[in-house]
Amino acid sequence: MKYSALKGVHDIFPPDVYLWQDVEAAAREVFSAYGFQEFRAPIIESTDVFVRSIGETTDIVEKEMYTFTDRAGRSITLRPEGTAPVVRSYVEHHLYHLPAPQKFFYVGPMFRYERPQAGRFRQFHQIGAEAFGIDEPRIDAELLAMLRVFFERLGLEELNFEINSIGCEGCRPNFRKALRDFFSEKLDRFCPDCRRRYDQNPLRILDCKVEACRTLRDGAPRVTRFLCSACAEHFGTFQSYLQLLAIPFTLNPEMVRGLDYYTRTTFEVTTKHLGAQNAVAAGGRYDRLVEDFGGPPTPAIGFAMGIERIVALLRESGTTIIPSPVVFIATVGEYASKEGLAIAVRLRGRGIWTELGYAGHSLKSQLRRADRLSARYVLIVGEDEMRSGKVQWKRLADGSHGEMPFDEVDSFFMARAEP
RNA sequence: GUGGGUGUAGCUCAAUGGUCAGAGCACUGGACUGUGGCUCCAGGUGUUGGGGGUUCGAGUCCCCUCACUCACCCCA
Repeated sequence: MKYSALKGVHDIFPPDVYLWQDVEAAAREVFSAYGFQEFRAPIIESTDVFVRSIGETTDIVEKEMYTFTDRAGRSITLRPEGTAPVVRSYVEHHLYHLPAPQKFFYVGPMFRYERPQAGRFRQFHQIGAEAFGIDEPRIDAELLAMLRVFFERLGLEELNFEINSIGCEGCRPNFRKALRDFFSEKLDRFCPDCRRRYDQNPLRILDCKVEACRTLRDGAPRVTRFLCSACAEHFGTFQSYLQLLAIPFTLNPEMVRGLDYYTRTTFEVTTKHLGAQNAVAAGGRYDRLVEDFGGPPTPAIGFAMGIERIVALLRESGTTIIPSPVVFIATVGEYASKEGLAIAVRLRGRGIWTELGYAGHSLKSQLRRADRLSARYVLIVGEDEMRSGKVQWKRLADGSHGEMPFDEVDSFFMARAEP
């Protein structure tokens, strides 16, 4: 084979593509009801947009970005995530002048140069949502409510909502210091990665999956105890809203996000059904980011979902979506097959999905194909019908059948196009 | 970047180092001259991922390589 898709990227075609469409349609429906409007940002940005927001020492920036130099010598990066471009655009177009809150959602591909595995690809697709201008924790709860409705609409169950607060610029240094103090004396027993994390970002040690590190961090300080009073109150109110809305959640004080711009509320939607990559959606507050991009102080919160992972869950739950034609026209003889083509083009012009049998194949094989396609009706146009001026129709589900004059075909199916 | 697993027909998979590499699904035709699903019969398709080696003989054993895949790492 001469050509194949690049490592970590995938072609998407039926029947999977129908699951994709369903996921995207569910997001548009549900998010619209919550007042989120679609936002289409470019797929390429200045490399700086990502380096400064995601964080210079994060894995994404250090070793996962698709970065290249364009013909004018600029450093360009294919977006590895969706929030930074939206924030860049929000600031660039002064959208903060519009009445708050501004709520946006986006759908599209992201790119990270990683070793592919289950649920992890080099080109993957996210649906994200961002809400600007609201500090109140009510919006945090609304986002989770929206996520819950979205997953219900798709029929997905057994999802866990995990929440945490990682505090603000004010209270996080205290926590970081407390962590270092706690880990310092037994640092040599941690894995090499954790020893590196100790210097760079000790919060990440909490997220290590190595068993030894898990036990070593028993009794480690909890971030929630180091929140300043404002952050603590914010987090408490957030939880009370979740209770009010009857959204079940679990507190996960060890949940640490991989992007540096997060503040206060963070959350993840996880599943047990996806192997190692168990997060289907994740997000949090980034109250400083708009300012970092040169805008006015603007609190904000958002999340992103992985479409591939959601589709994988749908597939695993046995969900299949296979659309089928309304009409299948089987013809016998050359004269009739021309008439069949004319009827098909007319019905299609009215928006009715119509398939044609292969001219020259036996009637039996044409009907068999109609059955395989799960066509709702078959029209039979043969030499007898051409003589009598009437076509036969048959409904495959129950075998009922009849005949009608040629000129009644359109109205017959217009009346029956909906299931 | 590091480890493990797997590569055989369009798809899912068989084949102790030994004849011409086989099944099921799918596709077409027929049994049933123009009426689907069920059943039966018939029809053809392979650089066994690629390259090298061992052997009288390799899909099978060894080496290299490529691809896919799972996990670590990281994350959606």
